[in-house]
Amino acid sequence: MSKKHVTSAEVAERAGVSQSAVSRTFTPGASASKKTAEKVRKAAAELGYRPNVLARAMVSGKSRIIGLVVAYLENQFYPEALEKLSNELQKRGYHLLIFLAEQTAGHIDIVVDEILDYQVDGIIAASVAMSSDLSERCRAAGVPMVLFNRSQDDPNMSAVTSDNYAGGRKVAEFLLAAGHRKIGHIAGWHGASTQRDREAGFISALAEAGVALHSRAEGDFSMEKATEATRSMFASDPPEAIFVANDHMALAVMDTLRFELGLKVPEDVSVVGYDDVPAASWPAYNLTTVRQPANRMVTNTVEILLDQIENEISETRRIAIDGPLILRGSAKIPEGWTT
Amino acid sequence: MSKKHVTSAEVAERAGVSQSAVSRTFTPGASASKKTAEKVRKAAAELGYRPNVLARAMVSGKSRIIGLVVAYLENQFYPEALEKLSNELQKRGYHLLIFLAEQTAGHIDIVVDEILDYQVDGIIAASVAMSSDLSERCRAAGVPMVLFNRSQDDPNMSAVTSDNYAGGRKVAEFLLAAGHRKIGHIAGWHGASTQRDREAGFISALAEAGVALHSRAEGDFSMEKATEATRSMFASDPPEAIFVANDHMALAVMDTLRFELGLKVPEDVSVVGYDDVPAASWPAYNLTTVRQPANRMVTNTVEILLDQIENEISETRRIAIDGPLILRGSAKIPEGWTT
DNA sequence: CTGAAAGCGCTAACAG
DNA sequence: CTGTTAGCGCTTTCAG
Repeated sequence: MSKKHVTSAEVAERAGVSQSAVSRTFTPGASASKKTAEKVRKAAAELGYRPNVLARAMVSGKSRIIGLVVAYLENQFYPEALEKLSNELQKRGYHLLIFLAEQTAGHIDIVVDEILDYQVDGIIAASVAMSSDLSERCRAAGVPMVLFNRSQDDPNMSAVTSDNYAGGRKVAEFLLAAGHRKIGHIAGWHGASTQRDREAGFISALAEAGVALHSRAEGDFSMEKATEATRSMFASDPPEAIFVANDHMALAVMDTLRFELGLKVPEDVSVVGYDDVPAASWPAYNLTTVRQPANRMVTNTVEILLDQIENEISETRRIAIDGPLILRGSAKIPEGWTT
Repeated sequence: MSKKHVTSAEVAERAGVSQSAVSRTFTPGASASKKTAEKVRKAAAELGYRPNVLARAMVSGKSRIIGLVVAYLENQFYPEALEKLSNELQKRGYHLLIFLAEQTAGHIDIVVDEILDYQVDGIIAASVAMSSDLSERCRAAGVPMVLFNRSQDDPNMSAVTSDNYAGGRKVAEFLLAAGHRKIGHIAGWHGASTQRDREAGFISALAEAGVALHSRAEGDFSMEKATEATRSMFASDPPEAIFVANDHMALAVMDTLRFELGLKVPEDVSVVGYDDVPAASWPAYNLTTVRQPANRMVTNTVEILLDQIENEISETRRIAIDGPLILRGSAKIPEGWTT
């Protein structure tokens, strides 16, 4: 039924050369005379031959597969990043094997084991908390890993994020300049480095102006929780402005403010988010936010990972890319504010 | 540096058994005595051994990798489907290798070749047009393929979609019952079967009521194009109601209507979409739409594919799952309308 | 430059 | 049930 895959041996026979000659013409760095290569390519084309990546992986130790661990795709930032990552990798001859990880501690371990089973050349962990233990296991297996949009205390783990601390500061400075003093924060999951850094930057800039956080609630990076957080924050003594730890939650916050609490944004409350997901620019929200430069984050991630894979550079690198505050209509704009 | 992967031979030695004994204890259907298995598992655990999936794939011919071809992830329906697909497959011991395909004819061919190189056990093609030629190539390679959310004229290609024709009819009946007679349609990409079926069902139900389409414009499944389509449709003699071929475009249509044209939805225009993506239920849109039952579509897709892979069932199946019209606030609700 | 030969790590007959 | 023996399809020494 299924015509078996054409092998290099069959091509060799048809081309009248050895099987190794076939291998060589399809191996980038190998030496084959123009004439031989010609014959081989011709025979290969006629037979529809293509090298078996898995067999190649077995002997070379390089599978050209990158494992991607990701927790959820609901937040629009991740599909976008996934798409860019995949494209960038595809261009370089690699492909992504997807692993969805539940945020429960034990599950991640299982997932990482499964990944390793596939002899991936590298791992990208997006939005997941990696224990040092786990990263140690990957290192032992000789599989480089880079964290995407999350960093870790572990100093020998490469990570690419936006400059969350600086971003948090920008939001505070912007809100302060607009004259707000009663400022609230709706936080994401406290275990995430992104959350901690954004909030730390935010608080520090507030503090420098002698302003303390007026109110705080946790939204856990989920829309439902963010909705509840908004309700409780506005139950009494509401703030004039809120910094929501990511856009995904900020959309829910705006909806709750407008359609449940009957408040006007930004007249009654200024709202600022973080990420600049596609929906942030949709007119219905028109959300002021800090952009995470997905393109540059992806480029850097791929570069670091492939450097480790192809050039065996083991130096760990941690990159935090600065992103601009995008002015839109969900927050009062300070007079004379530039950029 | 990188501690080489532990092999079954090493485990065998430590357990004092043959290498095949090790293989057998890790192969589901194989015969190994309780005692042997015990010893092997112990040794394996101590060494941290795990079977090499790629080596297994080479000899068994089963890689436990499913290739997923997808065009874009911007439309929220796809990340959602991807997440569910991956989860379902992961449960069954398979994993998704992602391939992003540009919609240009030539690129799909390249992508399919790349997929085949990885000796995938099966292919899921989501939202991409597959030529009969291409599907023939996969069949020749013995790799089953199922189309997700797109069907094809080719009768021996399995496909899972929602019942787009019935869905289109539902929208028409609903709009008609609300008393609308000047009804417009903003279409998606004309090459997509989903578009053709939705529109055909819509038109046919309209026709049965003696109503002709009042206006039509193409949005190509993109927000930008949908925005332009809305502008041109409302430039003169605007419709009272619009059926937009998918939610992704419908969001842009609503934004254009409200924020650019200053119209009220649904007071001035009723808008109905298709898919029921997450954003459709966000209060800012509250979009009336036909739900594509992603869960059931995924379940069916996986079942069909794994049946072909594991049970060598070659019968092609085409499934169209009925989805309900979800009543929300973007369209006038007919008096006494039920479900 | 080229062919022969040796495996990569594993499963699948095949005898015992 | 278990060990031995062949390979899966390919890259990579190693001689020539």
